[in-house]
Amino acid sequence: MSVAVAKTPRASVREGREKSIFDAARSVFAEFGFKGATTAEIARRAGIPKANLHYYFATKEALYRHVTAEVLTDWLSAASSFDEKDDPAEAIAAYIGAKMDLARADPLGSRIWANEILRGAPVIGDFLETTLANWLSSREAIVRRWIDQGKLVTMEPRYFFYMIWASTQHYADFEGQMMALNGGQPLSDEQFETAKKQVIATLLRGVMPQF
Amino acid sequence: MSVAVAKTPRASVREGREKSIFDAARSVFAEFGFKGATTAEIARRAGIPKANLHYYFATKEALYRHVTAEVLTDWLSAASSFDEKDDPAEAIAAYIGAKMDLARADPLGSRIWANEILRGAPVIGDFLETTLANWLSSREAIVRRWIDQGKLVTMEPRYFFYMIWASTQHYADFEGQMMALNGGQPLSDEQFETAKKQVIATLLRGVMPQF
DNA sequence: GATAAGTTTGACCAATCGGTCAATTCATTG
DNA sequence: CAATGAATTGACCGATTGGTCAAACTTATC
Repeated sequence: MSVAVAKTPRASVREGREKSIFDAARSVFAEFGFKGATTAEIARRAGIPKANLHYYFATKEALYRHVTAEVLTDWLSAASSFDEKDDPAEAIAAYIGAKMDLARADPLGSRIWANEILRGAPVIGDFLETTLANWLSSREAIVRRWIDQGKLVTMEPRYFFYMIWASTQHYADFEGQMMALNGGQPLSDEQFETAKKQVIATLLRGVMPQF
Repeated sequence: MSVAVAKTPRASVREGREKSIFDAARSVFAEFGFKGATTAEIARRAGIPKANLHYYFATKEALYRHVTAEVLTDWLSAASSFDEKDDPAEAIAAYIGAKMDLARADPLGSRIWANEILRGAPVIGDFLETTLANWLSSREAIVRRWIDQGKLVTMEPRYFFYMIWASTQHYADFEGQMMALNGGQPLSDEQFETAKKQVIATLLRGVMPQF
């Protein structure tokens, strides 16, 4: 098996085109949702004729499914950071940090997710009911154990996860609103770091007994 | 001036039609955003021919502006509950409670707002930059005073408000996701009350020094 | 360098889009 | 009950939608 084989011009052109279509699709789906997105606008942002887009992705829905699949993968990747620590404070802080970083690094992914939920999750519904539901159940069990051990205050773990998701994804989904409230400027790296620390501090403080 | 004058059949028919169109428009805009919404679907949900819809609202955008105006009014109405108490814990709890109740009573309004932000707030942008920015500034000043008085932990008030908005509106915008994670069932009244209490408790605990 | 395979694109299609309009129905008023 | 104005609606408009197709073009292979 060859490693890092030099791509033929053909293959790399294909790769580049698919990438540029994919990126353009992400931005359009994030902004307008599936229904509001048009293949013409995606092609325009990708800088190619519409017919060329349909050569690489047969239908708008096929393209959308590719995009959402990646979003779900990224979500799960960030979720894994919850499991890397045994201490509740560390696990929660790591998870919130990872979710904040994801919202900052890839706001479009979060917005695609949000749009999908807003229209009733016709495409990722299965994922929510199976993979996500299972993830939540098992992490609820972990949090419940911590509560029983007196390491966290009494609470319903599920609603705590909702707060984490809401508070972190807000920085992606409502970036436009934050910009409007920040003198038209996007949050600087310093502002974002402050926000991130504060979200972690407030949520930790909200559920840790020793404070 | 007559009070509660009996409406003529004509006037009340007009009122009823406008209301049913308005409600249908709310649900379609909430689900698909402005771009994804179609006047045909709005008319279908209102149970009238499309031409009749255009008799009452000349354009899709005019209808959308009517809908958003109401959303902003409701937002400000809930916001006023922050000012009714002098004690920080009471003010914050009242505000979170009001925002939770609004998300529960009118999830569509929150979703219309979310869709508007996702596409860059072309219609409510002015509101965000003026009315909302002013509201936030003045309440930041109040929170800062409480911090100086040692009634709240040191923090950046703005990011705390973002957490409140995120955590509460999440119950409207992501209702579909919560349903999928709740065995396909919407949150019961009891579940919602538990969630509401927990959001208040966690956020209060997160910023109150005495805990 | 000829042939085949992969890629690009303008032109085009039926369906749907937001919106118009004239004809009709309806309720109100003198 | 005649006349007036408000309300209703099917038919229709040009523009846009997602998608197709054949012809042209580019790269790889023998």
